[in-house]
Amino acid sequence: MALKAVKGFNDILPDESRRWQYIEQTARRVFELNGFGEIRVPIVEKTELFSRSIGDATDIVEKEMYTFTDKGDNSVTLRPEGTAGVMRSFIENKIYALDPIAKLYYMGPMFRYERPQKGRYRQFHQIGAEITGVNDPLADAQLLNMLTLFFREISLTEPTLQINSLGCPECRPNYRRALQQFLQQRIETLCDDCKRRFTTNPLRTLDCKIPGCAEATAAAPSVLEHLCNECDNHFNSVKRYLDLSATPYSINSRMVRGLDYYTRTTFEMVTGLLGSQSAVAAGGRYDGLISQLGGPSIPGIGFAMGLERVALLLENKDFTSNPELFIATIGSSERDMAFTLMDGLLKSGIRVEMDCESKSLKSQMRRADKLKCRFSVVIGENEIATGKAVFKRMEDGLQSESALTVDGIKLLLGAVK
RNA sequence: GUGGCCAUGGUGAAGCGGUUAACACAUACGACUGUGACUCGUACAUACGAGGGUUCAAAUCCCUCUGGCCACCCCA
Repeated sequence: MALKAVKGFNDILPDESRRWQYIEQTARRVFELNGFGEIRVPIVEKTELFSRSIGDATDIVEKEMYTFTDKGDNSVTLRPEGTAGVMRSFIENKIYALDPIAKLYYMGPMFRYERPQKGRYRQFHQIGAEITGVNDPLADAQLLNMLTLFFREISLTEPTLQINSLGCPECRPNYRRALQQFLQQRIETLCDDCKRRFTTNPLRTLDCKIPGCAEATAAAPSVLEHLCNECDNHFNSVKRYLDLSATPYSINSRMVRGLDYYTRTTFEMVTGLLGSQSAVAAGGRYDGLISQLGGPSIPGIGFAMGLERVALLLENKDFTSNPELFIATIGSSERDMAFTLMDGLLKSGIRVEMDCESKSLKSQMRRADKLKCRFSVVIGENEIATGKAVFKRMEDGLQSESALTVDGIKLLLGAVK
């Protein structure tokens, strides 16, 4: 039996790949416009980096990482997300020494051992961006504007922005306590998972989809009412900046995060078009992360988006491009001429195809049609003798004569456009 | 990790115990001698996800495995 790819690991074939390139190119353009520079970090990191940043008790670290011991007896892990590695590099290369304000973006594969589903694979790809060194809510708003601009630039209106604030280490415990008090009275109506979450991570009960839990937590206190003054001001400023730039958003006070490092502003770009994979991009502030990883006390904020999910939203868009000219030949000596001509045209940036196998004229024309070439030309004895040929516009059969030279053909292709 | 549905050629699929495994599209070549698209002809699964079993006989029934999709979970 023929070998197959590993479950959850996919091949990206040329048609799909064009879609990806479009997304990547647009991201690069929009991010560079906003002053971000690309950082390329390794795919493998020490396991400890992820357990320290993402959080020991999170699902990602507990059961989804591709962790193994290398031949030097080190525990290493295929990165399950991008921020940790970028921040490790930020600290290790002392990027902050030059300027604590760094604007970095990255793109590449991530790995999580999950049950594959549409829009969710074991090797998946993220494009992310981070801003370090700015506490001010202006940074939050700038990042959100950039994300919004990106989706506008790829002509998608579907994912919409939701924002929330999770508070800081000062005020979050208060909220946690208040929420637990609230849940205490209805703990019996909660599902088993939520009973467990009650102690481990009470905030998670808020987005449980079991009807009983949704009902029980419907009147739960909101994080936003428990923010300390600083966090409250911060969140209000973020909203004000978003209003100033007319960036559309809605507030979702029940939005929670799966990674432990988030503080204050959190956000998601959500869509209803991908079933249960509703988050297309997500992120937030992580003011404690850099120091937690042994770096200086520098704040940060960032997001990551799922390339597969964005690509899914772009599925009906066509990214194919067609050759300008197909050169068909009659005899073998004519192929020399055709080959030289093709070479010359390619060197001037014109997309040309010719037949490689000396097939019948009919097959060659069929191929020209199949490849959706804009023009075709037949080179035979007569053409060689006169140095001219008839070019046929495939769409309507219109014929025009031109010299069989690179310049002549360029002129023709330009003129008939 | 849990549950449900599914698995026939390049693609969409019919077949539900004995068939040359239908049909359509796609593909290749030709009819049309130096011109595609339309039309017509010919070719194209020893093969029904893999491995076992039941049977005189299996793509069709049973078991196991693998993969896909959907929901949960989790998350981008």
